[in-house]
Amino acid sequence: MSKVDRRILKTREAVTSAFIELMSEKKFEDITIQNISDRANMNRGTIYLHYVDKYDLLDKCIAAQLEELLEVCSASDQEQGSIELMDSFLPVFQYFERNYLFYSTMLVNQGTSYFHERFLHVILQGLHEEVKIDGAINKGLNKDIVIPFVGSAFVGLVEWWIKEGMPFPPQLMAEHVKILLGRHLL
Amino acid sequence: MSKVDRRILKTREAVTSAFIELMSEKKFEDITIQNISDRANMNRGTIYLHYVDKYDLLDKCIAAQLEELLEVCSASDQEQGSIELMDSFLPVFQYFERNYLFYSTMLVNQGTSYFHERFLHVILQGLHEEVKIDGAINKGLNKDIVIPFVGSAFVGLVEWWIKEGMPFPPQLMAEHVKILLGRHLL
DNA sequence: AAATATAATGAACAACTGTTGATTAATCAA
DNA sequence: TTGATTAATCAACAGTTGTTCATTATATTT
Repeated sequence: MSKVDRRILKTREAVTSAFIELMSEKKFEDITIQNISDRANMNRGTIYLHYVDKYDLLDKCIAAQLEELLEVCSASDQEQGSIELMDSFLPVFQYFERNYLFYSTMLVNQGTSYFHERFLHVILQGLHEEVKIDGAINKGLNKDIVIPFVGSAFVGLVEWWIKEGMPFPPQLMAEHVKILLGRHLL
Repeated sequence: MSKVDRRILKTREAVTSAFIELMSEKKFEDITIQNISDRANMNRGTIYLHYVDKYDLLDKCIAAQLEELLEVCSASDQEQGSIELMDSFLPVFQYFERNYLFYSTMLVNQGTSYFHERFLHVILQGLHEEVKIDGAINKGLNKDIVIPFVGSAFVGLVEWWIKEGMPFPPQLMAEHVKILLGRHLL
């Protein structure tokens, strides 16, 4: 695990912040690599040294931000001795509320699909340990079918909430999710 | 409501079939308008007379196909005197099974997001009449929160099913959806 | 069948893309 | 501090994009 060259960090920082700036000024489809390199004061070709294209840049921006979410979750897991899944939703909604500016600007047009894929993947992994088929609720059902159903529900609700401008407070959202998801777990 | 010029229909037919052909041969991101116009034997500029760009073309292809789904649903609704929502899922899965080739080729990369948005919109509209708050199940819950939760669950499950190559028969899928959705309706 | 309307063509345009190879400059390790 | 490493720059490239305008071809209407 060797140290990363400072120039690389500096370049990526400049690119992403220039990109996020531009995202708040115009539509994603209208942003060009040219624009970004101009704003970041660097050669256009340099961006291609780090990102395949602007879609890759968008994807990596969202992925990097979502890693923060994972840290938030694992931190709140450690606080409570045993993992109480149903109570861990409030921190998630609070996290998105704190980072509203970022996600609301990134979740437009193409942005949605990259967020969706990344976020859903994280949720589906977590659900594999939570969905029980031998319990009373899901007896006779196929776990492979229940998981994408439940996972998509949660991810879709969060997407809706962000896109609508967070019309309800995190507490209310968390309470609803606790009830709605509770109908499929245990 | 005047008749549509035959040239328009001919052009759109040629463009979309050339596009669908190319989609089965290479990745969406590698397909150019040039490619499509070459394959369709027409001037490149002609395509821009009908579509904004290749994303718009992809979107319109999926939207046109999804209209067929709506016809299928409304047809099965008319058969049964009263609309029995819970039994109308089988035709949906059967429809996607019939059109597997189309959807599996279109639901790659960018395709997912256009399918997702269109399909979700249709489902959400339908759910407004089905989700009851005054019933026993959802008492005290907010309808605006329940609907995107339930709708995303269904859409996400269908997406998963198509992308995984339809690993289960429509019957099994419909039965599961009947149970899983039933936990939130009535 | 002729007149009218309009869709498709072809050519040209500036701008952006993604890639290359040679050069310069910054960073790291000894 | 020096030398080796490697990131960033610069210029050039062919190819694509989206747009335009005059021209040609094809439908529709009367």
